[in-house]
Amino acid sequence: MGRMKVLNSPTIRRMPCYLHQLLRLRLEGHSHVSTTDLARDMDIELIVVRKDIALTGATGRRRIGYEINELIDKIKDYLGWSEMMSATLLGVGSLGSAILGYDEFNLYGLRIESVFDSDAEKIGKVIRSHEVYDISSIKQRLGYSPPDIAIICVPAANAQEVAELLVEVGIKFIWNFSNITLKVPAGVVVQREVIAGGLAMLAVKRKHYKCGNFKNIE
Amino acid sequence: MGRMKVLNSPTIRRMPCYLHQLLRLRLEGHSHVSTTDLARDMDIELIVVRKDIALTGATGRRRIGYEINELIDKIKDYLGWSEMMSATLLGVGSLGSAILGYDEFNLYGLRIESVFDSDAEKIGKVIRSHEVYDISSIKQRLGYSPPDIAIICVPAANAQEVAELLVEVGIKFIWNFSNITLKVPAGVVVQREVIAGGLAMLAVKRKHYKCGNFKNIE
DNA sequence: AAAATATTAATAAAAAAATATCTATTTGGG
DNA sequence: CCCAAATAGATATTTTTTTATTAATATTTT
Repeated sequence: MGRMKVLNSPTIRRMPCYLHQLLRLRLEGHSHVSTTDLARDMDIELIVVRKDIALTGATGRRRIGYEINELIDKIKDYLGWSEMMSATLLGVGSLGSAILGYDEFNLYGLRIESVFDSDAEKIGKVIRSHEVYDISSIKQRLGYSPPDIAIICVPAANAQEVAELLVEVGIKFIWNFSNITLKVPAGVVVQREVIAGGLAMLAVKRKHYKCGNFKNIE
Repeated sequence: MGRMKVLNSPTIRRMPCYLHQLLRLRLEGHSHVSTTDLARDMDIELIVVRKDIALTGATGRRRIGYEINELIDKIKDYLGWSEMMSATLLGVGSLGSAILGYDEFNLYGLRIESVFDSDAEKIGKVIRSHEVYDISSIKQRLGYSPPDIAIICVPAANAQEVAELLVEVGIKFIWNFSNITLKVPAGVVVQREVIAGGLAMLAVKRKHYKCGNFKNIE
């Protein structure tokens, strides 16, 4: 058995894709799915799918595949999405409100419970059924029992000060969409989302394509 | 010399971060930077920074570091961002308009030249200084000379049909923000952006944190 | 001018992830 | 009931990515 492997980044990042596909299959009335089908439908190598699913601890039946409901539960367990995570959102610009409007987060165990901004134009308004609070009231509003995670969607120029407020409030997990490296004390975990990363991948693939080097594409 | 390593995904995804930091340093008036400083400021392991930068072909001076301008150019070359990429955006919902409003893409060599949607409410309107065209006019508008890449921000239910339109128009590179696996012919490259992937990472780290297993966090 | 130091750069090792191979077993069809 | 096909599951190999070590060298300090 050996030491169980627990944190495999590429696998973890693929998990939401499996989850999404499984939810869709369930909605379509399927009860079971084989890794063969998943691999084909999702355009992921069969062996990768097998390995990923094995990590969740789900067991399948030969010639039948995996029970979709069980697999969904196993993946959610693996990701820690079985129980709800509470969240606060900082900054309701265009990206912030896009995230606020992303219904699927509910399926992923994320519940955005409060929304803050510093723009007087926005404070007090209701955006996507969330009242926007003044960022300066954050300590008073969240200090007594901070949410599980915070989502930073403020402009780069304000992100560090917002992060410091969050630390003061007692938040330990920050999902950072701003384009800077946040300085936080030890014990606070920041997950930085670099949207441009995907563009970089696409651009490099395109560059190689243009150079006639197909070998390394995809 | 051996075969030059060309496509290293994690490195490519880190490149925009370096670029961002370098642009900031330049704006602050710096002319040189050492990997030591970059590593500290960006919270990336020193050796990772060194390896990444070595891949771009930039050369630095001992005790001085790298010339920022040269390093920026080298990174842009490496990513194929030296010359502009033209793009079309499909779907101006909240995510689509967030992307449309993301000024920094200009720095990354991306120019969104046209915007399409199928919602009659949006067609003809001007969103972030882009007129929204009817998706059904895409072939007529782009067919004669398709842009370099397409950015799909339509709901999952419409993503596949939009992708098929894009293929017809002759687009070869698709940046897919919809949450499904697109089926495209060989020769068309799809880069799928899974926003929930970052949430998955954060959730898993949190799960381990709660279990007192700090070893695998960051 | 010599010594100390910060830094690049090259090489080597380890760890992580992807890929390949093989085996065993269940199921459906004959 | 037996056979063949499909597929889970285990093991092994290769590739990729990260981390460590060492050497060289330009700059600063003494």
